[in-house]
Amino acid sequence: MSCEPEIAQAVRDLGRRFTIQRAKILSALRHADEHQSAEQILDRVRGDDPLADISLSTVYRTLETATSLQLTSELRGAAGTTMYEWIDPGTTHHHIECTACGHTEIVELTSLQLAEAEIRDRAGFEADIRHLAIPGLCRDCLPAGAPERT
Amino acid sequence: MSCEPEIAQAVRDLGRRFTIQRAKILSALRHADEHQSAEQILDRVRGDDPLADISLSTVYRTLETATSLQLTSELRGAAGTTMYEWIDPGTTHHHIECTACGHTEIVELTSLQLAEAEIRDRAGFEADIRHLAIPGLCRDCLPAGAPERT
DNA sequence: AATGCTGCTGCGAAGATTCGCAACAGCGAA
DNA sequence: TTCGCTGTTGCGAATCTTCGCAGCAGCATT
Repeated sequence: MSCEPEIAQAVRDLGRRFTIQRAKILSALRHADEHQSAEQILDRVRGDDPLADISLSTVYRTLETATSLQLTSELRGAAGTTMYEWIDPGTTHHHIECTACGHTEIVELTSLQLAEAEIRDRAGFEADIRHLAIPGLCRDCLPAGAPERT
Repeated sequence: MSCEPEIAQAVRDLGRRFTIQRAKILSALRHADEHQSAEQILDRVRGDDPLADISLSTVYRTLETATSLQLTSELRGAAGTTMYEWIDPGTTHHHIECTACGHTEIVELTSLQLAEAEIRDRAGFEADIRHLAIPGLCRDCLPAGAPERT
């Protein structure tokens, strides 16, 4: 729970109320070293403080809110489970996920900077491509004989 | 049902069995003029042929398969519903979705070509960014006073 | 410190999606 | 054309995620 103040600040800065539930949920996710599902986060919260009884709905809602505030990002895992991760401001990495086998890798793509600018120009959106999930086919799943279908 | 042969071909070419269910499901999606949810597709199938009784599970499984074969693409709608669309080979367009309000727009981004190459080089993945969904904040949802947090 | 407006939370229910299993049906081989 | 192997389908159950509502609790104001 060491970073509550920072989280509190971030949440409040963005015009939302800071609650104990949000503190615990976001703190748990922040200290996790990999993507977490809503359920896993709930387990972590309970592990830290067994008295804390937070509802799973609240976990989902908090993560939804935090994602819209760009404090966290969600990615849909291969199984039908949404995974969440804390975003360290200033960091960038991209997830490539094989649509065939579900294997994922993390890389940092510099060329996406351009896309961000292009989106701003064309649509007026402030795209958040710092943690984008990109579908594709991994080496192993590429159809052997038919490398393209354009 | 006019394009069954083509769909049959595509499915078989990719090493899967061609079934009546797949024909109807993919055909329904192909002829829809916008994104469809699994349920909407099922309705369409039943509309075309009330005798067809296809299970919703099959719709989901067919779309999962078709997506892994890059015949279709899925995008997670603002509500908790996954939407599917038919991919016309050779076409490209990108969805930008506001993580705050759910508003989406379609644009074609040329700069993503570079990303595709970069991904190939760095990870050996054959990324499919022809119909990528990109999260971001739309004009209306951009925090007024704090345009960046890098 | 007390008050009021609203955003949040918990709970249970509803909706969406995935899974497990037995029966069925493509499609290649005989 | 028949046979057999195995990928597919339907169905129901299990999971995951979202929703609606009434009560609670931030936080700005007094």
